Amino acid sequence: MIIVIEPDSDVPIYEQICNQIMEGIARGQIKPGHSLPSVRVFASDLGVNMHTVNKSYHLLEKKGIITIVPKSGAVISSPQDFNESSFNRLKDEFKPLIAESLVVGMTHQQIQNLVTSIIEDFTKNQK
Amino acid sequence: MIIVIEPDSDVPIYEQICNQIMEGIARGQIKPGHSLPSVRVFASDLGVNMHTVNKSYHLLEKKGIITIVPKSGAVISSPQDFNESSFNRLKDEFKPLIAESLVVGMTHQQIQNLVTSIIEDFTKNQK
DNA sequence: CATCTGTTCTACTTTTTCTAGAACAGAATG
DNA sequence: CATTCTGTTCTAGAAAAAGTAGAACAGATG
Repeated sequence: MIIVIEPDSDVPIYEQICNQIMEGIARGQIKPGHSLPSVRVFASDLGVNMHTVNKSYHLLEKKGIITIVPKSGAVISSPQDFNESSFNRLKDEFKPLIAESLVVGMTHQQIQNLVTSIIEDFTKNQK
Repeated sequence: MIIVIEPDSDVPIYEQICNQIMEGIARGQIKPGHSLPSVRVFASDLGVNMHTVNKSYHLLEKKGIITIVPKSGAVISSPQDFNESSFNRLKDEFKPLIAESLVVGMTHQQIQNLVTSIIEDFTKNQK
């Protein structure tokens, strides 16, 4: 899995790392049970600070996506069969995006098509 | 239309304003052609600084949602029949959210249902 | 035992966010 | 035409967030 950091992005580095790891899992490039690199090794690979990677890992843990074993490492969790708090958080994050889509003139169908195309992009070539 | 600012939110105030205006348009509470309050009046109503509201308005303008007439005011634009740059920006913003949804264990269908429920919430009671 | 791990701590820089006040010039209004 | 309102621009500062840096600790691992 290739992770690319854009230092000049308006998206914070720790979020970029978090997003790209989630994308890697969604694409099947990383699977539940697999371990993530240590914060030191990963930070060195990406050319960022250890604490920045650490922040990404804890964000992923908060989202319920990885489990951090203290003094050991980070492991990809199995998909939860519906965690309600995750669902509510996601709903709140989808809301402004969907409002913007509607306001910009997209129809319900066009939004659904966009969502489908993104999902299909993630799930094709599933490893 | 009622706008509520949560000062302790992790969402910046200028984004909260922007989001809630978009939601108001999506719900039909504000319509294309209508004017937004002046930055001074709005800021005073919300208890925030004029420059913060100004930043929200310029963000809305960048998104193509309002037109700012210099020295005059801000007017809700008509929905564009598909602005490609808006579409690409939205696609990039949907991506990490959908990745997270998949990783957390939602199915394609469940994601579509979530999107539909949000859209229906916006479009019901359309004024 | 030596190494690697996440954790915690302090410390500092940079950027972003938010507020504040002043001044300007065009638009709108009576 | 004069007053008021408008967004714009400028400087300025405070507060928070983001990122880097280095050190030290203790459990896990080999």
